[in-house]
Amino acid sequence: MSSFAGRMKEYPTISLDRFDRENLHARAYFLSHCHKDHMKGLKGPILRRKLQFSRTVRLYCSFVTKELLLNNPKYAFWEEYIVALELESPTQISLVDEASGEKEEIVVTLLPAGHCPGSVMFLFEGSQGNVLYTGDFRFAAGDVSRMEHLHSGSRVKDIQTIYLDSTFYDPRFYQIPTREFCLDGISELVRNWISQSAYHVVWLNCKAAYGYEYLFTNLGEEFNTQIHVKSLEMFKKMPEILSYVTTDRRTQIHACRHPKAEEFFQGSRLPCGCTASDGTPLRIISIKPSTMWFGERTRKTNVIIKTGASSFRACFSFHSSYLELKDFLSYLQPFNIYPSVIPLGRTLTEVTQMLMLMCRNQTDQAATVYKPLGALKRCIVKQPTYDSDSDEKLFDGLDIAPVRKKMALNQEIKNVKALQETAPPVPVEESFPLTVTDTQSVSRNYADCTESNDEEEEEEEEEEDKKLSQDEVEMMIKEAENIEVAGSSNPPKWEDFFTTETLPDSQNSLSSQLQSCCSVPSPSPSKMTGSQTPDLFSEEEETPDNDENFSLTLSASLSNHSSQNQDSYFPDTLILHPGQHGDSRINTQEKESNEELSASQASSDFDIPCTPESKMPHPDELSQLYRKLASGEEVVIRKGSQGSM
DNA sequence: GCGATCAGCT
DNA sequence: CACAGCTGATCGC
Repeated sequence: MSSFAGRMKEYPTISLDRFDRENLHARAYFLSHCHKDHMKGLKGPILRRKLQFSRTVRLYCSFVTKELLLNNPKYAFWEEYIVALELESPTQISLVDEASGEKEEIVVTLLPAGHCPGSVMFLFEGSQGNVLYTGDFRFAAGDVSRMEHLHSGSRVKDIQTIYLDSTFYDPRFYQIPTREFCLDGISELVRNWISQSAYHVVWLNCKAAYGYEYLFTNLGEEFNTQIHVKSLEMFKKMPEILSYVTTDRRTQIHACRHPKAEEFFQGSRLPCGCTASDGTPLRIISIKPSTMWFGERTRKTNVIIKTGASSFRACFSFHSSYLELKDFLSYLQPFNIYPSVIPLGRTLTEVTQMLMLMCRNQTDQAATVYKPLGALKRCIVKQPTYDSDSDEKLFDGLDIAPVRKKMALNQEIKNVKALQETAPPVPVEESFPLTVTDTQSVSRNYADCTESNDEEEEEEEEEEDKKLSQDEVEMMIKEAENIEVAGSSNPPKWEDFFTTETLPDSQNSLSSQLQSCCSVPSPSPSKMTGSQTPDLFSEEEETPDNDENFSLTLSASLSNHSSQNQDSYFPDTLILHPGQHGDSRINTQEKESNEELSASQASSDFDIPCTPESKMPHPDELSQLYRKLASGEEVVIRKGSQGSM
């Protein structure tokens, strides 16, 4: 969940994804996507009244976000104040102070973020430099290199600061299987179930949030059917989604919801109550999309996990993995990175420290790595980039300083490491007191802001950061080592985590052809299988290395409590084999490659446009890049595809 | 009665 | 497997 407080240090007169408290005074608003945790205050009466008296304040978002927002009556009053912007179309906006008439010009460009329908990043270009606010996003490795508006000619634009969706910026979330790969696993499971009879139905146990439409459209396309959902209203102007969803319950794939859906399912009922017309009981499996990650050292192999006799979890992520974020950041090399999310179990300090490694002047900092500890501490205090006067309260109750400002902490950790841990790690609270006493000027500018609340929150956060114990610092060191290990030897690759399956049929050759032309973005999720194919399915209790055979024997012993589950719907001998549906996949691929994609781009936002002069980085190049970044070397980019240091 | 916040649940 | 949001209890205005 985003804890971004709404304003960016560089352009403090605009607010993004937060609409309460000090954001009430913004000259312009931006909404990256239509998820509630990015809409706080958006229906507040104070803001509503302000709009009625304003002639210039507007809310900027994508067309799809506008449509989804206005579909909810609680936000309908925004209609006359929303300005929908085309994707990838730089737009100049005048930021006017209505009291003084003072004006600032800024150029904003919306970039598709791949998080949910309508989701965008905002690229701001103005007097304070280029700033990228990512909102929530999922980019695959290499996607960033195909974003035309992050380039100027053949060079990467100079990005001052990135406000980053850091949901999975943690080595625990090292890898998450690609969208296409997860979709393949889900398709496989669905196919094997619904092909058994017309009474075999699938319930996609999706949460009440936008973002699963990608799953619906792809399954709808693949099985030439529609997915049952509660309402079509919000998609009424989005034909490419609308054509794959229905309110007609007579379909084999459901994504309907009900407060007691889980109970219903245990009683062999769908959330919508649908039954077969002839009275034959439906045979239901549930598939719950969940984020599964593959840690650096954990060897997992499956994107489908069986959690009960007829229950499955399927890998599905709206956010970039650690590795994908590193790819993104190492390509753009901003000077500053602010995390907008602190992963569960992490502290701000930890995340900040890890993000430091990805900042552009990391190489300059590396020069002092081997200085003695004492001298280093003085360096910290005199960090030229540490500007305590300019601190702002960018996050709820958090004093988020620029990542660059805290690089010295990283130096200390490296230093400790260099001393081979003979000296005890420097306690963080000594070298970096995360005090907030000089950071409240912004809040105090506004009467609406409740200072007491702020201080309470800040104290809590301060307390949290002070809890960073010696043990935790050591843990951070180990993680820093992990990063360097990954760079100095061979970084783990996708294939390392998954079994390579050699298939006898034509599927393999098609796959390798698809992979060989991966420098061109696929018009829609490509159906890559074959040599990259891992086990798509597993039972929860499987042994880690139980991946030698794609066949699956499902034991009835897994049956649990429910009456439905006592009757295991998967026979023991059911074989799930990717080769059995090769033909249908080939057809799908051919059909998709011939389709125009402009329509689907409008609301799916999962297609990254092609930049003619860029190409997808080769894994070897990435590997080299990571190695250099980790060792603090200057990164020289080949063929002018990236800006200079 | 409304909104904010939190625990609990998925 | 940890995202996003609902429900219900509680509190304050």
